[in-house]
Amino acid sequence: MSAKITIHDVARESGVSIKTVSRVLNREPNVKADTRDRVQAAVAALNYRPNISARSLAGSKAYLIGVFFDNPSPGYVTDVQLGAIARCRQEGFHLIVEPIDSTGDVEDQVAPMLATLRMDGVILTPPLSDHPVVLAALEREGVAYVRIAPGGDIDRAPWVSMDDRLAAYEMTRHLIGLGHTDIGFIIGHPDHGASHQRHQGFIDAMRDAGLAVRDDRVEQGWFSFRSGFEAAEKLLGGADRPSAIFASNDDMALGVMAVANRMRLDLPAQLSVAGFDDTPGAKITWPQLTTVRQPIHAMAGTAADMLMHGVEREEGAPPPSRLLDFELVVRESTGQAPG
Amino acid sequence: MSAKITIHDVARESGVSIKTVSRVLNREPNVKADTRDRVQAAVAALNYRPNISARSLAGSKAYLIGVFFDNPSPGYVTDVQLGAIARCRQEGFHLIVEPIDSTGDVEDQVAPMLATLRMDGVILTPPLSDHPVVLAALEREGVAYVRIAPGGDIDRAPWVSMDDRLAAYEMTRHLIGLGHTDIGFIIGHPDHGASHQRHQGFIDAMRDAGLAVRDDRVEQGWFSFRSGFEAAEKLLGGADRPSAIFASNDDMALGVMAVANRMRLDLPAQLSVAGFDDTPGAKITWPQLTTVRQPIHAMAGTAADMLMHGVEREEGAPPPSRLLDFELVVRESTGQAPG
DNA sequence: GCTCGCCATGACAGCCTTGTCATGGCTAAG
DNA sequence: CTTAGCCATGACAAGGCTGTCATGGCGAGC
Repeated sequence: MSAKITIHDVARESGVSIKTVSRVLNREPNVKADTRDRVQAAVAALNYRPNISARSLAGSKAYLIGVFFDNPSPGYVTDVQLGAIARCRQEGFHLIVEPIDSTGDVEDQVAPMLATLRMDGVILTPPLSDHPVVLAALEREGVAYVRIAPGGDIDRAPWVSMDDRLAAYEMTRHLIGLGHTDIGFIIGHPDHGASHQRHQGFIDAMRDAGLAVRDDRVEQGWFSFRSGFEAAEKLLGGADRPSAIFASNDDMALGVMAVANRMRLDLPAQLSVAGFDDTPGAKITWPQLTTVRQPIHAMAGTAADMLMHGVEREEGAPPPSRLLDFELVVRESTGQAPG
Repeated sequence: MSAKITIHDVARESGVSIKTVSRVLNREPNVKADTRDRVQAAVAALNYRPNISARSLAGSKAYLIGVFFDNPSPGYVTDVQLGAIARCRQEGFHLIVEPIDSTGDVEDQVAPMLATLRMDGVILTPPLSDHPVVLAALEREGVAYVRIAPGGDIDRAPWVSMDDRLAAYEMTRHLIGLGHTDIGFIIGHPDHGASHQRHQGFIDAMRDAGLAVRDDRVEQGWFSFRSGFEAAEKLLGGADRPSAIFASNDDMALGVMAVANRMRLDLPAQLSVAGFDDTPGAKITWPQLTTVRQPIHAMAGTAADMLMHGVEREEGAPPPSRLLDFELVVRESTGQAPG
C-alpha cells in the first residue's frame, strides 16, 4: 500500500541515473559490474517492481501474452494455460485469456482487443490456429503469434505441434497388434487440422497392415461426447460390429464407452476403445481409457517461449517451428480381439 | 498496422480538445450532447481504441481483472473464466489468469505479480477464497477482490456465493423422496468452505426426515475422482451397503460410478448416485448424473461486475455480497430405492 | 446593469519507463 | 602528444491518457 516505489527511488538509493537502473533491469550492456551490483542491491532492498503499464507505454514490450481459444474441452484449455504460464512466470510475463466465439463475428471480437491492449504475442489453439479471420487480424495489427497444431498453410507463421498422423498410426498398430482387424474410426471436428491427420494415420496403418477400411466403419464426429455417442450408435447398431473403435479424441471415446455400457458390452473383452488427448476424463472412467498423451503443456510452454524471445524469421526461410513428442498411454480399455 | 491513431486524432477530427474526448470516452458529465455526438462520430469514423497502457498509467483504472485459481477441476476453472470474460468484454476489460500453487510459496507468487501489474480487482476461486496469505497480500497491496464461495470470515470482503447447505439439503431430500433411507455421503476437500456447508445440508436433511446418519456411511474425500473412487470402495465394500451415495462434487460421484460399474451394480436400480456442480463430466457418463447446477458462470460474472464498478463498502456495514440461485438437475443416476 | 456561480471546455502537468542522443573519461593508435 | 573511438553514464523527450485547475460564456439573483 505504501507509496509506490519507482525507478527514481532505486536510482537515488544507488546513486545513479534512472537510465542506468533501466539498463540493469533490462540486462542491457554497458554497465560496469560494480554499478550493476549496486543497483541490484537497491532493487532488492526497496523491493522494487517495475510498472508494466509504464514499461509497455514507453518501450516495445508489453509483458503480456494472449491465449485465444474456442475449444469445447476445458481440460485442453486449462492445460494450455498452465503450460504457458509456467514459462511466462519466469520472465515476468502475464497471460491474457480471450475466448473467441467462432460462431459469432470473429473480427468484431479480435480487432478491438488487439487495438486496445498491446500484447507481445498471441498463442492460438485449435481450431483458431487455422481461422483465416483471426490470422488476418493478427497480421494486420502486427502482433506476433504462434499456432498450436495448425492444420494447413504451415509456412505462414511459426507453430508448435505434434505428429498427429504418426500418433494415430501407432495407436492403430497397437489395436492391430491386439488382433483387431475390423476397427471403427470416428473422425474429429473438420475445422481442426489434427482431425485430418489422425484420420490419415489410421488409414495408413490399416493399409500398411493389409486391412480394409470399410466406409461404414468410419463416422464423422465433432470432438464432443455427444457426437461420439451418436457415432457409436451407428457403428455398434448393426448385428455385425467392429471389435474395436478408435475415436479421434477422448471425449468422443467416452461417448463410445457410454454406448457400450448401455449395450452391456464388456470392455475390453467384447469391444476395445481407444481415444486421443489423455484428458483428465480418460482416467475418470472404468475401464480407464487407452489414449495418446498430447504434450499440451510443453507445446504451450514452447509457444510462450517463442513469443517472449521474439519469433525471428529469416527472409525466405520457413518460420521456426517445433514438433514435440507424444506418448501412447495404454490402459484397460483396449484388449485382445475376441475369438 | 497503419500508424496508431490516438486521442489527438479524434480531438482534431471532432474539433475539440483531447480532454473532452477523454470525457466522452469515460462518460464523464459536463459535455454538451451535441459535442458528445460529434466526438463519438469521430471515434467511430477513425475506428479509435484507447490504449490501455496509457490509460492505466495516467489514470486510476487498469482495465484488467485477475482470476486466481488453484482448482483441480478444469471445468470449473473455464466456467469461471467464461463467466467473467462475458461481463468484462462489455466494459472493455481483460482477464489475467494466475494459477496459484498453494503447495508452494504463495507469498512469492502473489506479491510480485501484484506489485508489477496493476489490476482493478481480483476474483478468488475456492480454495483460494479462504487462503489467508492471498487475502493478506491483496489487502496489503490495496487491490480489491471478490471471493467466490468463501468458507468463513464472511465479513472480511465482498463475496459471491450460492447456498451450498440448502442445495445439499434439497438433494438429500430428493433421495429421501425416492425412498432411500440409507444414504452414503462423501465430504469434499476440507480447505473448501463449501465442503462443510454441503455436509451440513446433508446432515440437516437426514435429521429433519428422522433418519440416522451412520458414521460409517460418511467418508472424507478430496474433490478428486480418485478420492471418490476410494471412498466408494469403503462405502460399498461391505455386504451391507447404502442404497444411495451423495458425493460432494461430480468428480467424486464419477469415482463412485466407476466403482459401481466395476462391481456390476445396476444404476440406478441397485444404487443411486448424486453429485454436485454439474460439470461437463456429469453428462459424459452413463447414466447421466443427477447433480446440482452451480451458477458458476453467473457468480464469476457478478464478481467481475462488482470489481469493475468498484466494490464500495460503507463504513460499518457488511461488504456488498450476493447469493445466487442453484438448480437441482435430476438425471438418470438417481432412482427409486430398491425393495 | 452588475455580480455570482455554474457549466462546458481547454491548457498543462504528471503517471513511470524506455529510447535517443549527448557527454566526459579512458584507451589505443597515429 | 594528439585524436579517433569506445565505454559507461546521464539528460531529456516521448509514449497516450487522465486529473487538476483555469477560463470564458451564460443565466439567475439583486
